[in-house]
Amino acid sequence: MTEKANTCSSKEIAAFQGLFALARDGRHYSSIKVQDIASAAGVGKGTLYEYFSSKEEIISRAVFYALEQLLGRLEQSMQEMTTLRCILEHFFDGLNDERVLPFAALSELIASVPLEQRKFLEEHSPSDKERTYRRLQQAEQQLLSAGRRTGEIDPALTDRFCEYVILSALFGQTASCRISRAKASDPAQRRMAVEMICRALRPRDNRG
Amino acid sequence: MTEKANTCSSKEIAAFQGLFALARDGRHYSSIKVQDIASAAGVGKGTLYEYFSSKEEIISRAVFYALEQLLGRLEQSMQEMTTLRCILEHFFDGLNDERVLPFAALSELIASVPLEQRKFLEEHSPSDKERTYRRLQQAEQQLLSAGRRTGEIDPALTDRFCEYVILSALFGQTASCRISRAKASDPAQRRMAVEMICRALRPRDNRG
Amino acid sequence: MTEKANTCSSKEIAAFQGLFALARDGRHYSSIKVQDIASAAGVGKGTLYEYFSSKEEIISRAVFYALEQLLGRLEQSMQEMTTLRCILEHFFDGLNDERVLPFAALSELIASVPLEQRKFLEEHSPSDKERTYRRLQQAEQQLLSAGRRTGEIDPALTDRFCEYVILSALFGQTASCRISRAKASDPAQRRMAVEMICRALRPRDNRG
Amino acid sequence: MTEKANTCSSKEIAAFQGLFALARDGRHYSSIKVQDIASAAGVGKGTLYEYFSSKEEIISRAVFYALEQLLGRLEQSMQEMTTLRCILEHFFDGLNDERVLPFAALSELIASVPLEQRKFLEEHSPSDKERTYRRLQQAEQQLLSAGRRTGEIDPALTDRFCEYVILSALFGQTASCRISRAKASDPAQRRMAVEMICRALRPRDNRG
DNA sequence: TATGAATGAGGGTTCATTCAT
DNA sequence: GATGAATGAACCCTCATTCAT
Repeated sequence: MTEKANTCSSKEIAAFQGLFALARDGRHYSSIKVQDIASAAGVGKGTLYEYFSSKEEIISRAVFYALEQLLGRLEQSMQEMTTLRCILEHFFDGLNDERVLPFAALSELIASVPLEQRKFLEEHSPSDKERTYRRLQQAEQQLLSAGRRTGEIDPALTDRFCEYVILSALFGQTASCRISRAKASDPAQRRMAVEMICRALRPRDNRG
Repeated sequence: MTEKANTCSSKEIAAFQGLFALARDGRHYSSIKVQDIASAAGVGKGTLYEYFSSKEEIISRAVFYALEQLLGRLEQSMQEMTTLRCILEHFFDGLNDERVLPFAALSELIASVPLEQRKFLEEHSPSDKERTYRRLQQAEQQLLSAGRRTGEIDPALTDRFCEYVILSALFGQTASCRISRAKASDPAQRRMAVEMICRALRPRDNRG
Repeated sequence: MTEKANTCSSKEIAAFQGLFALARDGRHYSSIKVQDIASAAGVGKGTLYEYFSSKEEIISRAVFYALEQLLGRLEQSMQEMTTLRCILEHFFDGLNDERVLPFAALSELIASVPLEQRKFLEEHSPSDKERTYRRLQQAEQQLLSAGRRTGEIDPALTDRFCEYVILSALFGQTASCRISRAKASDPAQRRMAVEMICRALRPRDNRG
Repeated sequence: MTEKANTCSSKEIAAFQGLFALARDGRHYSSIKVQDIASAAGVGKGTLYEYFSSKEEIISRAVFYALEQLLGRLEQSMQEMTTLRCILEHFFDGLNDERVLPFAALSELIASVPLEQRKFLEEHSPSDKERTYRRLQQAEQQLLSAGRRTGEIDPALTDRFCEYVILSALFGQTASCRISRAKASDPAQRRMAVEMICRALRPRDNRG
């Protein structure tokens, strides 16, 4: 399609995966050195600078890359499933495959990228950013439509509140893992996230 | 009073408040320098090292300090209120007073403290940590008891799930603000947090 | 007087002298590391950055500092002496004292500072630059006046040509040392410079 | 011809010319990257290493190449002209053709090559060096002979002083351009160089 | 006690050099 | 032979920490 601009060279993807692996191991942005990323990606430190202009850009691009991966996963879930709960379950189950969807890594990364940095992230490739955000909002709308169609979402709830619940579930998961020391890859964690979303959004007399 | 260990000198509190002010301004842990904390606290850089052994300790102690403040606030809310919703509303409303309860700052700080660092945080004053965690769990138990007593919490829900929901609400708030660019101090944000918790925990036929 | 702005802290002067020492040893700008300057100045590397914002600034400021020193020396020579030859001899003799007048170092430095860099040098503190340049031109005018008054300078010669001769003598000295491997501190070198200037500028029937 | 050792492959000459072009643009040695030379020469970066063992060698050989070119030019001038002034004028005029005789570039290069480097330059191909230096001295002797024969050079002057004057004129030109921001290719600059040499070397009663 | 000038270990980045294609 | 992607040593600069005042 026209999304070709989003394709990354194999070296870039190696860098992203290396970064995700580090993030998955609980390494924090501020403690990740360029040398670490290079080692994790299996390339020389200098090689990274052939593909990225700075450490900052590596992180920024990796965040967007992961987000795109996640969106792809979510869109696929929405094509195959019809109910909100099934979509979410399918989506979260897919997060198991760390190679494809390093969600914990993304969440960790986004949490760890300083605010000041995010400015750069936004300025860096505004068109990429815009495209991703649009895709994100479309997916959200589609998800809420599905939930409302099946009666899983209380019609009285605003889009904003629904969004708030979903984001809290996604990122709260990371927080929860931190406090209670559970592994983000623990299926129980993901089940709780789905459950929380469904319960919080369900109509008052929801029986399901 | 065996809690004496918890009292802090005015200089220490100045350091904490300075750090909270920085965190509230959106400054990220990794971009906060010791000089920044000293300036924000209105003391010399060297003075900080009279009270703390390292930057790491400043952050760690500040996190615990903020947590203790929050717990005090929550305990107070639970004494004055009876229903889960009222307790939460009272608690979250108190978060307005940034001087007393820099919640956004805490959330931001905890999110920004690297995992590796948290090890230090745990090893540093294990007794302090234990005491705070015990107090945290007591408060949680008390909160859930209140909710179950009033029928606001579905009896079928496990403690673990309830905790998950509350943590997601607390920390998801930060995430939500980041994504949707809302201000954490926005009352609407806090209302949504309370609403989400209540809806997610309510029994299936909950009418309130 | 009002020239107070030009005073430098002792650490700054130490840095300049360290740099001059390195330049005097024949070290070239591009091979001088910040660590070298720090070592030569007898301070820590980090200390330099308390007084200068970059290596670039160290060099720039050092060049101007040396230029000011030289100008002071020249102005003094012009007060004490009357004939062009005597002024030049007195001036060049003073260049012996490397601590006070590191001329070879200046010449070497100016030669070694890349053109691109000189842009910075000019943009950095334009007022300092302007003041120094004005002082330089005044000294030149005074020198030429002296030479013309005493008949040592051919009245037919333009200011521009006179300037060209003097600059060639000053900087050619460095070049000459490089090619013939003489030491810049060799008195014979300085005698030749004076001789060359006087001969090139003298009237056609000059007998002196 | 026993001078066969001096012939360079087309790729080598391309590298030299590329370097000269960069130097002519005012680029300084320390800011010229191997990639720049390769680009300016129109070859791949790796290709340079087929013909030179290091960046250092490229510079060294280029300096000698330019020197040889200049010497050829000077020898030709001495064959066609008889008076010192005519030789110099003819010689300097030829410097206009930047392709053949990039004098400004040479001067700039020699000035910019660090002393440490010059050691390498001397050790690198001692035989080449010796041959060039001998040729240089022969040319100098021939030039001085011409000047003395025509009475343009004061018989009292030593060879060393004459050499000093000529070198100062050559390299002072570069210095002069730097200070007064004139272009080295400006004919006025070259006229002043000839004038300075002739005036400085002329006998006391010289009328020409 | 309070300070900030001094420090140097460590990080991000550059670029000369290599080598598989 | 010609190339440029990959490399890592080495540099400039930052900033947590120390210590003389």
